[in-house]
Amino acid sequence: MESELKRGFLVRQRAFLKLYLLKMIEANKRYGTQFLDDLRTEFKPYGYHPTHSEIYKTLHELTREGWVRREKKLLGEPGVDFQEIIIYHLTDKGKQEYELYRKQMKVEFDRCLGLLNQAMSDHYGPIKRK
Amino acid sequence: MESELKRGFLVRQRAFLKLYLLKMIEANKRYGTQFLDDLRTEFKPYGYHPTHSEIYKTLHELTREGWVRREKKLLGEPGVDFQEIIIYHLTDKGKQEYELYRKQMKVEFDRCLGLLNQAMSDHYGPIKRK
DNA sequence: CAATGAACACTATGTTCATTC
DNA sequence: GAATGAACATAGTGTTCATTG
Repeated sequence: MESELKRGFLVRQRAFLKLYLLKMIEANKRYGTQFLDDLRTEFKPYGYHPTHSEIYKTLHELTREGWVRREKKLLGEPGVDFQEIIIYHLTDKGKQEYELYRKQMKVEFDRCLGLLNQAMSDHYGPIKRK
Repeated sequence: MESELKRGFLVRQRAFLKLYLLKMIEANKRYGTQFLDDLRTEFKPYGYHPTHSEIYKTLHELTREGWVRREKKLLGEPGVDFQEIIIYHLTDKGKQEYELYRKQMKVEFDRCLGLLNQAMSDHYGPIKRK
């Protein structure tokens, strides 16, 4: 489960999304499409529009690794609305792994910010701050 | 030449390197391997170790687009050292394009910093600053 | 038709092999 | 052997198609 943390240039999208999905699942957010909509809304100001397949692939990966458990439900009123959705829950393992992963990602984000700030300084002069 | 600026998640390595290479070429730095060594040294603290093929591919792209001109030279003393190197120079077009590209990349870096800072805030609380 | 998932295609990037003086 | 370049392989991600109730 550490392939996404492998060093290189900047953090991979998959690792970035995994952290957000874990957070949303822990917060009892609901299902895939809702995760997607929430993320698109949040990142719209930054021109980042994740795809549905990236979200699902990440959720499947979390399931395969045993960090989350899936529960099938009906979206609306039973007998009226037959749309099935999948609710995610953190497993005990998932709770532990999330805590660790969150710490690792902090290091990774700091690294990326360092790299970008270095570039800013190299190309646009030292950072001005009052 | 704008494919690397296409919106998405974070800035692509190729675009990042292109900006650095233009800067180094403008500053009369020398040849490919030296660019590579300099960049590896600079980014070592950030765990980023670019590959030689990425550098050359970027240089070839700049050449193809007419932003730079190539000049073959011998590395050491003529008659003694036969190692050939390729020195790069900005063309007139390249000078103009570099200026524009640099501005575009500023916007892109700001966007990436925004995205990462948003994530930092979401996962590790608001940024503390005196 | 919405939600999910799989298949497929393409781009970005890294690793290995080749060449040349 | 160092510098360059090409070929090849893989990873990352997006687009399209399929399924299900």
